[in-house]
Amino acid sequence: MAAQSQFAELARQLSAIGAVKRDLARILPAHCPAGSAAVLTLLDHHGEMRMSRLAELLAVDMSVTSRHVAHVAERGWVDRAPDPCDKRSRILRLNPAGRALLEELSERYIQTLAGALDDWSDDEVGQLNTMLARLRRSFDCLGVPGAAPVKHSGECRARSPHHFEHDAVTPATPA
Amino acid sequence: MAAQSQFAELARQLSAIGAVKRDLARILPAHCPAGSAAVLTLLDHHGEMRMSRLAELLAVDMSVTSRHVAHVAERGWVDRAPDPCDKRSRILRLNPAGRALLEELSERYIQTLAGALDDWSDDEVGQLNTMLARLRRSFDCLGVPGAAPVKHSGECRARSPHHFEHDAVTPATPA
DNA sequence: TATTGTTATACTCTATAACTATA
DNA sequence: TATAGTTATAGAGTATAACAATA
Repeated sequence: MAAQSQFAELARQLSAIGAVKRDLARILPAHCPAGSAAVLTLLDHHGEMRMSRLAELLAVDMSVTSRHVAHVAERGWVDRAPDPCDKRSRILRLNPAGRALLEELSERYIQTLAGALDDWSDDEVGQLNTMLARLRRSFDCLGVPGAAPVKHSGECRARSPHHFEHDAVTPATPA
Repeated sequence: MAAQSQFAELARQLSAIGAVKRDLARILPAHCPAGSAAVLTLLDHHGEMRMSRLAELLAVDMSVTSRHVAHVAERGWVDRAPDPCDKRSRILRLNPAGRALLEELSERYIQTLAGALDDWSDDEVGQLNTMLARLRRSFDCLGVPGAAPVKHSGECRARSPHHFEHDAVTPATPA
C-alpha cells in the first residue's frame, strides 16, 4: 500500500492532466468534438455494439451516449441497424466515412503525441499506457462509492449479418 | 522514439481516464465543484499568487480562473489582497476556512484512492505520478500547436505582508 | 499602447428525470 | 414490471470577445 502523500500527489496529477486532454482536443476538426472522436475510436477498437455496451465503455450515462451517437449518426459516420435479438435496441457500426475520419484523427493524435513526446522511449510510453489502464481497472472493478455502475451486460451472440442503413441527414463526407 | 501504436494507445488511455476523474469529482461536497478544489489545492501547494500565475498553473484561460476564484472567494475560502506592485492585480491566499475545507477534501481523495488502489505499491504510485508529471511537462514545454501559451511571468518579489481581507458574502464555513 | 482582470456569451460534456417502446 | 433508448433540462467547465482600470 502506497503512502498517503503519494495518493495526494496522484489526485493533483489527475486534476492537472486535464490540460493535456484539452491540448489534444484542440487538434480535432471543428465538426468533430471529443465526444464524437471517442465514439468512433471505441467502435473501431471493439467492433459493432449496442448503445448500452458503448455507454459502459465510455463510462458515461446512456443519455450522454445517446446524444453522442445521434451526432455521429447524423454526420454519417456511424450506422444504426435494428438488433434482431431485441427490438428496443440498435446495433452501432462504424461505416467507411467514419473509418476515413478516424484515420485522419488518428494521424493527428499520433503526430501531436510524437512531437511532444519525442524524447520518450517506446518502453516508457508503454509503461504509462499500462499504468493508466491499470488505474482505470482499479477504479471500475473495485466499487468506488458514487462511481458509475458497471453492468457487464451479457451480449447477444446472434451475429447474423445485420441490416445496416445509413441514417445520415448530411453528406457522408461533409466539408 | 516510441512506435505509432503506442501513441494511438496513449490517446485512447487519456480519453478514458476522464472516467476516473469523474469518479473522484463525485466524492466532493456539493458546494465545492472540482474547479474550486483545484484552486484551493494549488494555492495550498504553491502559496499565495496572482490571478495570472494561477491561470498558468491551472492551464486554463484567465477568464475561467476569474470565475473559479470569484466562487471560492464568495464562499470565504480564499482572500484577495491588493498587490503593492501592481494596482491592477490582487494577491490570492488560502485562508483558515479554505485550509480546513482542503483538509477535508484531501482526506476524501486519499481515502478513495487508497481504497481503489489498495494493491498498488508505494513505488508504483510514485512511478505513475512521475510519468504523469513528465507527460504534462512534455506538453507545455515543447510547443504543442494550439495549446494554451505558457508565459512564465516574472514574479513581483516585494513580499511584504499584504493587507488581506475577507471578502466573503457567505459565512466562512457554510453548511 | 500593452497588460491585468472581469463579465457576457456560447459551446461541450455530463447527470437526473420523464417518457416511449419492447421484453 | 423491468429494461433499452430518447429527450428535456440543468449544472459545470472552458474559450472568445468586449470591456475597465492600470502600467
